[in-house]
Amino acid sequence: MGSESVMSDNGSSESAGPKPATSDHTISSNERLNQNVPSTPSESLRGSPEANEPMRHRQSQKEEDYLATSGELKLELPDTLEHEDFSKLLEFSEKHDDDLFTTQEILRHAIHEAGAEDQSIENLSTELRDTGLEHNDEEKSEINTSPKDSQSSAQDYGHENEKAVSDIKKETTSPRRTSFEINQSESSREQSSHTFDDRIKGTASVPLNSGEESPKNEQEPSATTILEKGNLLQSKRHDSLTPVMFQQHELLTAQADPHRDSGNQDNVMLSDEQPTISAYARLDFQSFTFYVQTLHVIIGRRSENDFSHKVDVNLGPSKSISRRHAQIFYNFGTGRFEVSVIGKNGAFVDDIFVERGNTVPLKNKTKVQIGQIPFQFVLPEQEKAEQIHPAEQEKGSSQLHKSPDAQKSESPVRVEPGSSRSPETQPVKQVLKKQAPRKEKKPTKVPKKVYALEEIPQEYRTKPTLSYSALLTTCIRKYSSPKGMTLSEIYNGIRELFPYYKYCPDGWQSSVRHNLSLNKSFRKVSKEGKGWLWGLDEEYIAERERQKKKQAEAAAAKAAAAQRRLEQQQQQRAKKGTIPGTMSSINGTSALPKPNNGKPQNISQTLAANRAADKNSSMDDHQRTMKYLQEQLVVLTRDRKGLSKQAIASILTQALAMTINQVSQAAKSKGITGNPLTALMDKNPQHLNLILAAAVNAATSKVTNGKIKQLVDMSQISDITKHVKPASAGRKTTTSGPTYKASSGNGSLGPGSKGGSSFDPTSLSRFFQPRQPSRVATSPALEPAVPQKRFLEDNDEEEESSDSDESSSSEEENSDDGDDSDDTDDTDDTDDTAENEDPDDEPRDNGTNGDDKHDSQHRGDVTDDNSE
DNA sequence: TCCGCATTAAACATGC
DNA sequence: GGCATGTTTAATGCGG
Repeated sequence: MGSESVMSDNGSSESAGPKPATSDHTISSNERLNQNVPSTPSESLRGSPEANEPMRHRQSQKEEDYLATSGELKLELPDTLEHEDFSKLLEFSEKHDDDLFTTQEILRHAIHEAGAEDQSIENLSTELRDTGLEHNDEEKSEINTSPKDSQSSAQDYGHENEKAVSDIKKETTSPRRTSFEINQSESSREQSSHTFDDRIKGTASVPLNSGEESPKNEQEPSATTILEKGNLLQSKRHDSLTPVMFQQHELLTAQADPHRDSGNQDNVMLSDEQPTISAYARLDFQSFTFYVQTLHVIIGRRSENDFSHKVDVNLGPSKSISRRHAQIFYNFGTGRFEVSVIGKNGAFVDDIFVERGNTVPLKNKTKVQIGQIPFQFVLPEQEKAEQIHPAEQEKGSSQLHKSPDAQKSESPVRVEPGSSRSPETQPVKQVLKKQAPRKEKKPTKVPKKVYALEEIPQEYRTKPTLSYSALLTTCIRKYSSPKGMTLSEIYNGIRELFPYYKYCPDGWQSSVRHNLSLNKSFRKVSKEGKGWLWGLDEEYIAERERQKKKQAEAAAAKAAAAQRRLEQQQQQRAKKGTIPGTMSSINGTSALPKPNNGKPQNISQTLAANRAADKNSSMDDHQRTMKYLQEQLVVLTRDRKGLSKQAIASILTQALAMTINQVSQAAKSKGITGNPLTALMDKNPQHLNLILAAAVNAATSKVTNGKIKQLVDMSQISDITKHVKPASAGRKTTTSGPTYKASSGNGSLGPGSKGGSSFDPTSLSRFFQPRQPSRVATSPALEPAVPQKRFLEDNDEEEESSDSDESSSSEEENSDDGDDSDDTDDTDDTDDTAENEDPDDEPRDNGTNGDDKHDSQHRGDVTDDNSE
């Protein structure tokens, strides 16, 4: 049966529309509902193999409801029914109801139903024969009987109406008698097929089971019959209920034709391109093939737009065919497929007429003719073994064997190729047991599901801006035990931290491995199995951090020197009122490492210094922002609702990652570079708080599997956010205490707008002006100077871009901070350390977790510095 | 333009 | 043999 993955991954499966596929694992009943493949006898008995079609679905639902309410069918089937379960089911059936699946029961019920129906029809038609409304009345009568759709007749005989059943038994102890009576009652009715009339006489005494050992009759229907049927089918091709859809060569286009697709709701479409077809048997018609994918198939007539009854195989509108003319079903008692003739005109089985009400076994290649339409019942394994019709094998049977997936199907159709065992005498469960070893033999990996864009939550559609090393560092910091993490654990950790990787195509794992191997930040801790347990090389990271710190310090010093120089220049300008450039070239050289001739150098140096200063301040911003986020998170999650430390840690981490991702992406989508988080925090901390809160709730819902949807009461955000001032409040922004009211007016994110579990990232855009300098907050030491410099020296695109790099590093720090929040005690600690961000403070270790990106960034700084 | 880094992909080896 | 894991190499793009 097709798993979700298979169905979506397999292009051919998708293109072929609703049809069964196979995989190595069972699927839920819901999935099966959509995939047409019977997994259980009862389910198979329930209806036809169609799926993904509203009507069929409704019908199935109706049947399920009926079965559920009937109280008789008490088999509680698991969602996935393994072979053992199947066997148990059979045992159950045999044990408690010996006759549950006997031919006679089915037959009696069918006859009873058909008899009642026809009786009703007869009565009505007798009354209205002259009015010409017989057809309509028939429809009415069928509509009336539709609640007890005959398609579920196999279950129906277990229906609560036992009295009716016993009555049936009394009345139909002899099928022939019943049949006879019915025929008698109908004898007055006009027979639409004289051919049948003729043959009835000659075959009335034929033993019902004579066909069981009858020689195969390869007689083909007459050319005229074929032609007629072909024309019929052809003419009905675009009708809603024609069997033409089973033509394999048309299957590829079937789905592309909505009209046709919707019209063939009772038919299964299968194609040559389809890798596997799960079916119990096949009905080879002249111009199409029907795959018997359920254990009960209704064959009959259905006129256009007549949806009043269900027909699995529609034989066209010919009145010589009853609406439910025959049913093919698997008889668990005899262990074979049988055909029960319900239609008043009977049918030919291997050229022997079978009266209505009779049931005959179906062997491989048993020929059946209903009305003018012949078909052949084909058991795939038989066909395969006998190698009689290679063409047919190619068409159908081979498909049943050629894919390894097919071997894993729960369908009992697949028998070892070449098996001499006759399915007619082979219990289904034996068949099932037989295929079990194959399943173990060739387990195929289910390819990863490829998600459509719309399947991916909005927030997980974009790749995190973190580098792989940052990703790995974060992941390992968060999830690793002292022993380290296995590769798969790292994969899972990354997926957990950044759900983008749940949805994106594979390939990133290779990069992860590459990073683990190449990046010295990671080391093998210990060996486990065939792989290693990976951990962080904290020494290396710390060393790198120290270097970065040094570089940052050096850059800051340079920036400070440059700033001093600038100030001096300005002072001198102010004093002397002379041309700045001239004076600077003369006087402003003290702070320059390489005093040189001229203004260009000065400007260049100033730029470099500014960059360095900006970097420094940017790092400071990141720390500040992260600190603020930490604080907010701690406050927001004060009420932990009984969640474990671990859960809270997970929530905090995820919420942090979500927030960073969302804000970054929102800014990115608007073409904003720089550090949007800091900008948002400085500009509108209330909004940031709301984003955080929403993220916390989303993460909570995710971590708790929906048990707790809201950890944070969005309506209380204003109160909560008052507890923690933005780290920037004392520095630059003049925000006087974030309140919800303030934020609600600013953004689309309101407490009620998104239910606290999601938010609209686009609402963030208003906080980011395109190309707006992102350094809203700068290092206090440089605070008065840097912005001035920026404006003085025009907009430096390089600065912008370098800042955008910083945003990624900030996210890493973010994640690391989130990691800190792993331990709630730590989070409390962060409360203590949240305040007073001294701009001159060196970056904390925990805020400067090393990664290559940092390296590169700082390396860039170094090169800048060196270039000076 | 060059260089270095990050990313990605591929080939290959190894072990389960 | 299939698969996961790990290593190595190369190509490519980007930013400094």
